[in-house]
Amino acid sequence: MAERGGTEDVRRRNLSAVLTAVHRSGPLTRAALVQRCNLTRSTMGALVGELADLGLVYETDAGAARVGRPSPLVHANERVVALAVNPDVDAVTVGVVGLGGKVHRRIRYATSSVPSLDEAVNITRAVVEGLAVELEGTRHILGVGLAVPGLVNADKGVVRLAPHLGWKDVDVVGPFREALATPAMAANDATLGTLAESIFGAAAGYQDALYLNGSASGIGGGAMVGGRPLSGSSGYAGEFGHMVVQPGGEACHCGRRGCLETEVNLERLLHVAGLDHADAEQLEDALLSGPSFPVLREIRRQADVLAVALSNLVNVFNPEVIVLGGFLGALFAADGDRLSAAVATAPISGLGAEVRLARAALGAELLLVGAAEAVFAGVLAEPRQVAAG
Amino acid sequence: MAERGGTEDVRRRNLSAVLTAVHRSGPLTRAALVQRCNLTRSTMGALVGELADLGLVYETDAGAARVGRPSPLVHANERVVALAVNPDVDAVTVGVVGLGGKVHRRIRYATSSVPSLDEAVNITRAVVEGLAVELEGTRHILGVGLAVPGLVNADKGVVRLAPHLGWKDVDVVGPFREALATPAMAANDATLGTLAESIFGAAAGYQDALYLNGSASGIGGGAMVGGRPLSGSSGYAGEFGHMVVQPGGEACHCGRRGCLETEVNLERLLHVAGLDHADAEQLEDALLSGPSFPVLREIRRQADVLAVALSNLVNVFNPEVIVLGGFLGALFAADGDRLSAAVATAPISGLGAEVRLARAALGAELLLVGAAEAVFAGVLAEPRQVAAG
DNA sequence: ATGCTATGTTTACGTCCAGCACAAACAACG
DNA sequence: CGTTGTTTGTGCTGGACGTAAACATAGCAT
Repeated sequence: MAERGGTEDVRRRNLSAVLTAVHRSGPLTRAALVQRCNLTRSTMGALVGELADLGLVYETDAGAARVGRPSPLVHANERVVALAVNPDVDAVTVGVVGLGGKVHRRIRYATSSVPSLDEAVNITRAVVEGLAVELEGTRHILGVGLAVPGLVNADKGVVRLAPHLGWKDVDVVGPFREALATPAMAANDATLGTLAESIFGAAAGYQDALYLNGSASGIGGGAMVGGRPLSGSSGYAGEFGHMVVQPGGEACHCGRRGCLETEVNLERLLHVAGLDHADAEQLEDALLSGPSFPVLREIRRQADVLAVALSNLVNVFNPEVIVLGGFLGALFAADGDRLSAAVATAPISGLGAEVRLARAALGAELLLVGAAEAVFAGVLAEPRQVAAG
Repeated sequence: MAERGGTEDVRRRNLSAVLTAVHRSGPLTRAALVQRCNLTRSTMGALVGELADLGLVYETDAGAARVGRPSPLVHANERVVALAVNPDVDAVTVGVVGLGGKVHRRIRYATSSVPSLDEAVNITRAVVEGLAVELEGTRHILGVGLAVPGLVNADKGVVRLAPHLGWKDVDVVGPFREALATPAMAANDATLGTLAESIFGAAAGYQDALYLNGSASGIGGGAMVGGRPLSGSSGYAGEFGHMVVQPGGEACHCGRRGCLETEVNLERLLHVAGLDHADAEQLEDALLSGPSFPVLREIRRQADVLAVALSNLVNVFNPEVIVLGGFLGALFAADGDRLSAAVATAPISGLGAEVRLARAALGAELLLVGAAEAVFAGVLAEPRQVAAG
């Protein structure tokens, strides 16, 4: 409703469309961009020229030789970067991510205890200073994106509650912005994971996707509806872990009983497998290669409970694909058929039959890519303003 | 991504913004439109002029006399109408709805048995022919919108399954289009109810809203996310009635156990109240004016179960408001505090505290307004094309 | 070497909105 | 009752932008 009406807006939208296309789909010829964006060759020439002047894209000589005039490839400039930070209970991971989605550097800074906000800021500053030489070569640092395991009000840049970090009602964006002297933004880690998987991962190309991630600290997730991330009114949407699937079940730290994450969790899997530590590969080994009967039984139990939650979500969202990450991905690898079958048959009348289940594809880079994407959203929407600043 | 780039698109968008504003918010002065749409007075003059030429709006002399040059009011032309049809188990309701949301006529054609598709088409044709004289006065019939109680693929115009009507995998749009010689579209009744409440009803002005409706045939609903209706990949989203809230509970017709609508339903309420028929007023009387102890107990039980479902939905969507319609509205009236309290405290850390519960506001006109809105969506998006056709 | 084909570039043109100056209509004030 | 001030619609000019069409270019095919 409150769209700006001017002619200026047209140019902005077109620049945005072109930049977004090369960012998401990788290098494209001008001709390909003309098709995708539904513009003429002359307009595309002007747009690519302007983006190149802004330093956001560059052109290289054509790759595939073909009949007709060779068309140079338009690349998103990977030297335009975002910093990405993921504070967690035992480490702060910092990344440098280029436009186009490439993770240039990923540094996991292990901590001896759960990091406070100040510690996270200091660690990030130290790591970034250590990369100073490397960052010299980049054209532009657009900002820093924070992927926080907890409830985050993205608009205000405030962490409402991050139980495992012990952060509560704190402004996280401010300290990072001042420490790094660059724009900062924060969002829930699972929400950003959803974004990353839907752009570069297992949900790429789908308009309606769900993402559920299982970690030691619980189950989080997010949704893409009609190609847009579901944020909710304050950015808290996607707390799938606290869907009640077993009324009167075990008490959850949220105060209710029988939440999904009290029934389906990593700890129980590790317990029956006789493992102590949450190591992804070890767990996968234990679940996949000749699991013992108790392990099998627990896998089936958790798969059945998860299936109920997934069926509910299918009934609510009618998605094209559901992506499972973390230990939920391992669970899917271990008993995917059971999960698929339950999801496909349980909801009303074949509704679920069209839903594809998939395992997350981005692995360790997931949150860095997602956090960077939150930063890139600014340039992608308004290439002129942000590149100038 | 595939937005048309032309300058023509700017005009289309501005025309759309202006028409949408007067359609949703009622008569507005040009000055008000200038503010809302963020355009200049001269541009607004051209836009209103063009919309008036197209017959979509008209101007009347100013209402409130005020300092300054009097400003005429721009009205959406209520003589531009959509037909709305709601087939149900015991009646086919046909409506004539004008731009601006006014229901000109509403005719409930009772049937002795559950109507087949052919019967529904014939009844509609007969009713519309009976209104021929009246419709002469209208400027333009834009099309017919169908609100169907069941799973509808809105893109294809196909009813996948309407259990209570006994319709299954049938093209409903085709027959209506041919019978009435006008464009036709179909959607799920609850989805359209959501649309109606979010534009003209209790959820007006909210960007993120949920709607749950309880009828004799179950519980349906829909969501508005970021101001857009949540449709899902095939248009089946919003089947809240089949969220499992009581695993191992009573069997549901969908094949699972403990679905929301097996636990929270009209029949049980009528039973404890000693009523036979599903009359809205009688039910409300029974629930509100000195209910017996068994009735009170059932109200509290259903409210508690509903609260769990609502909490889950709050965790998933983080909405601003939840609108309850049908017997759920009566339930809310009877035990609103219990419901509000449960929703506000149950989900994690005050997340739910910001959610407002409200009762549906549109009553009997709900589905007609919603179905018409689905038709109006076309003109609102592209005023030029549709008005010309 | 010549033609073919797909692509980039230049130019004239039409569309559209912003900004400015002006006119119209009414209220407030003396 | 007339003057002044305020708000709002209208006409006009200029600038920004995309389109269409003709032209230029660069490699492949024969």
